[in-house]
Formats: sequence, structure tokens, C-alpha cells
Amino acid sequence: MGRRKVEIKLIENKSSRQVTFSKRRTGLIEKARQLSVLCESSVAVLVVSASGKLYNSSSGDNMTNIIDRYGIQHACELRSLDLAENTRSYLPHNELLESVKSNLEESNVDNVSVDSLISLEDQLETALSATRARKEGLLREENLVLTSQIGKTNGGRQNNSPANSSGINPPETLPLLK
Amino acid sequence: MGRRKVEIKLIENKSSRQVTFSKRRTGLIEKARQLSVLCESSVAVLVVSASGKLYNSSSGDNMTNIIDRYGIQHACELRSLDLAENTRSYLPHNELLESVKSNLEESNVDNVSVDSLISLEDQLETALSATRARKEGLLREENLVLTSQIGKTNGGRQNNSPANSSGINPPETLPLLK
DNA sequence: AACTATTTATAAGA
DNA sequence: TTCTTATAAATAGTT
Repeated sequence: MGRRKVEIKLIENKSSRQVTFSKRRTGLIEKARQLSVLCESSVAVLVVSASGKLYNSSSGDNMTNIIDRYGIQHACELRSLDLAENTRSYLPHNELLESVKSNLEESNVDNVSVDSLISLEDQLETALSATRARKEGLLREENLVLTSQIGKTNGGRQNNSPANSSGINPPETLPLLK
Repeated sequence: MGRRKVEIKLIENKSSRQVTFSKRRTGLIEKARQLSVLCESSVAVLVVSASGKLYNSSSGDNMTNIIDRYGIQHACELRSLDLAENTRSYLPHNELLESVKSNLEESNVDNVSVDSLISLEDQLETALSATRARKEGLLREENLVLTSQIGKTNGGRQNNSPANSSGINPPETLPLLK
């Protein structure tokens, strides 16, 4: 569609290749958008230039979802990660984190399914509780130590609003968990 | 480019929408191929129809590599963001999990502090929401596909099974979620 | 970064 | 559905 018909083969001239790349890339993405709107569909376009620069657009849905949809189709080899079993239990914190970690290593772009996500969700939830529990434990411990320090300094009086010399920051009451 | 100018908005008539979908999808993929050849680039196109059927093509490189490139780009963007603030936003699921993973790798048995646990907790929380969101997305999608399958079975004649020349790969039947 | 002569894509019709 | 064709849209070469 131009002054001349062009063969579909590499454009030798570098600068006109660059111009064409820009024009056609824009055109392609616009076409994608139109298709999406006209026909109520989701369209993703990914373009990687010769120099490795990425251009992308998605219409109708976000890129991640569209790519996921592709992943589903190719998830035949999907090893079912049966983790629910060992994650639901009360593993020590570090082992639990190890378990989550190795699960995360296995879940790749093309390796997605509802079940594996549920597993992962379970693991994250468990890891989250364990992390919180451990944090609370540490905070209570710290609190204890600090309290005893204050006790020493103040000669025994419990002070509700401590002057807090010496740059220590003991939590006022219960360590607030974020 | 036809007998009449068309507005870019949903085509109400279902059958002409279907015809347009087919024509424009083919056109889009051909344009992608041309861009790839003319300008020595890699182009991926992913189209998901309203009924959940996927059509895809890649030129210049294989789909997985192109999608990976997209992932890399986002991993880079991620690095420049302040984690605590932005993890809650729209990080791609996989990058987020990567981030959690590397954090888990860093927190070892002897490397514990309340602060590191808090940051780990934040990450786990974010990863958990992202995992849940993604799961929901997949389930909705599955639902859509299943619904359309039921529609077919119940006497809706639909049978697309597109001609599939030129390397387009719509799933023949249901993309089964494992 | 605009401009147009042409080619190409495609909407409607057969 | 597939082919045809009038017309809109994209774009190659130019300025």
C-alpha cells in the first residue's frame, strides 16, 4: 500500500528499514486494538526488534492473562505439584520456606494451572502465618529484653512513657504486627 | 477498507462479527509475519476469542522465546521500583514470585531479624494476593470455556475448527486445566 | 513528521 | 461458506 509494491523480504537499506519498522509496528498494534474492540476479543502483540528492544500491546485484557491463556494450552507436560500434603502440616519455619522456595522454582510461565496455583496459595498462606508467628516471637523476646533493661535503668519503676535514652525503641505496648 | 466505513466498536450482528473476526485475525497475523520478515524482527500475536479460543502465531522466533523476552523486560522494570511500595500494584505474577524466591534464598537460618521477617511477610502477602488473583482469572476463563462447550453440546452449532493453514494453533477441543 | 500515489485489506453482496 | 468487488485504510517513497 504505497507508491510501489514491495516484496516481503528483508529491507536492505537500514534507514528505510527502521522507518518501515516503526510505521508497520504502529499499524499492527492499531489493527490489534481494532480486532479486539470490533469482535470482543483479547489481543496481545509482542514485537522484538533486531536490536532486542521489546514493544508490546494488549487489548481486551491484560498481557499477563493473555500469556497465561497461551500457557494453559501448553501446560500438557504439567507435573502436578502435590504439595498440599506437606505444606498443610506444621513444618518448622525454615523448612517451610525451603518448600515454598522450591515450589516457586518450579512454577514457570508455561507451568500454570488452577491446582498448582491453589497449592502455591496454600503454601504462601502457611509461610505467611509461620513468618508472622516467628516475627511475633522475636518481638516478644526483644520486648522482654528491653523491658528488663529499662527496669535496670529506672531503678525498678515501670514507666509507661519511657524517656527512651540510648536510642532503643521498644514498642510501647504490644508489638504491632504489620 | 470495505464497501463502507465502519466505526471501531463492537459489531452487534453476531454472524458478521464472526466473519470479521476471522478475516481480521488472518489479516493481523499476516501483517505480523510481514513485519517480521521486512524488518528482521520477532513478532508474536495472541488472540483470545470471546468464547475463549486461542489463536496464536509467532514469526522470527518461537513463541516461548518472545514471551520470555517480555518477562525479562518486566523483571528489569521491577528492579527499579521500590519494593515495599509497589509490590502491591500490578506486578506480573511471575516476576513477583521470582522476587519472593530470591528473598527466601537470602533469609537463612542464621539470618533473621524482625525487619527481614517483616519484609518477607510483605512479600508473601503480596505473592498470596497475586496468586489468588491469578487463580481467579484462570477459573473465570475455564468457566467461560466450559460454558461455551455446554452451549455447543446443547444444539448450538458452532464448530469453528478453523482451516489452520499458516501455523495457527487453536486448541481442537477444550484447553483442559489440569 | 507530513504528504499522496498506490497498494492492500476488507465490508458487503452474490 | 467462498468468491467478488467497491471502497476504506495503510503505507512506500517523497518532501
